[in-house]
Amino acid sequence: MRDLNTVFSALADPTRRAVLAQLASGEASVMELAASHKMSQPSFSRHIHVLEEAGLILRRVEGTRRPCRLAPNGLAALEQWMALMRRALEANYGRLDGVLAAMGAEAKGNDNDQDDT
Amino acid sequence: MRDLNTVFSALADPTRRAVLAQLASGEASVMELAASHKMSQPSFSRHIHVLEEAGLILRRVEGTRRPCRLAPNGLAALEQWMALMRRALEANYGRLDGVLAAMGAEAKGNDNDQDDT
DNA sequence: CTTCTATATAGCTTCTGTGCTATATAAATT
DNA sequence: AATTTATATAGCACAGAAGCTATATAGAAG
Repeated sequence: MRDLNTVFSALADPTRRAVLAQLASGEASVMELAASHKMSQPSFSRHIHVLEEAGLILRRVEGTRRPCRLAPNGLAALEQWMALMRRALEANYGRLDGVLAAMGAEAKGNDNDQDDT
Repeated sequence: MRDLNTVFSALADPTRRAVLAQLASGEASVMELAASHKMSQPSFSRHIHVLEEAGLILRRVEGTRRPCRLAPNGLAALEQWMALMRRALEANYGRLDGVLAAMGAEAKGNDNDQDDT
């Protein structure tokens, strides 16, 4: 759980998430992927490299092409982290119920309960 | 699903993920949270602000303190995105089986099958 | 009303990321 | 061998992140 930095920052870019989405429909070469993006080839190449470094995609060498596909376990660290957070959230909820019950009508100032989806 | 940028970049920082982990054990004020981090108060304050902006934490006003807690739906967008990716990955696997079968022994050059966990 | 405590804002510096153009490499094609 | 195609690397410019110190604000406490 040490490359969460890399994974999260890789995913923090819309171009890169778009590439992952494209790869969801299967393997594609860099040029094929780049076609949908209004960006220079070198810049795009960089994005691909970042995704690869983050372990989110895999590549083969096929002549002059480098077909990319989703890395099967690319999101493993992320999944693990999410699971932890989910559990924490649930625990918090459980506790919150208890706290609310215990507090009764004391209600000091804790009423800003936005839920911003 | 438009603030994924914000959420992912908020999570791309270890200090901020640590704060979320701290909040997993329940509400805490900024100073309480800051105690575990070797960083100036203003810098830390900034991190808290980023988490709030990303919708990952909620805060109350309690006198001079601003207790923070995990936002119940803070990870909703993330969960949704993950669900999509999971499905894509599964689909890819299914397809891969099919493709491999269909290709038979045609095997052009696609044999570097690293799985880098 | 002065002071202390908790937190925020301003302003600055430094580092990193992203994009671009120009160029390199390497396989495919002619 | 020369050219074209796919991709990578170098080097630069600019925008934004993250850290710091100094200062502001706003309740609490005296």
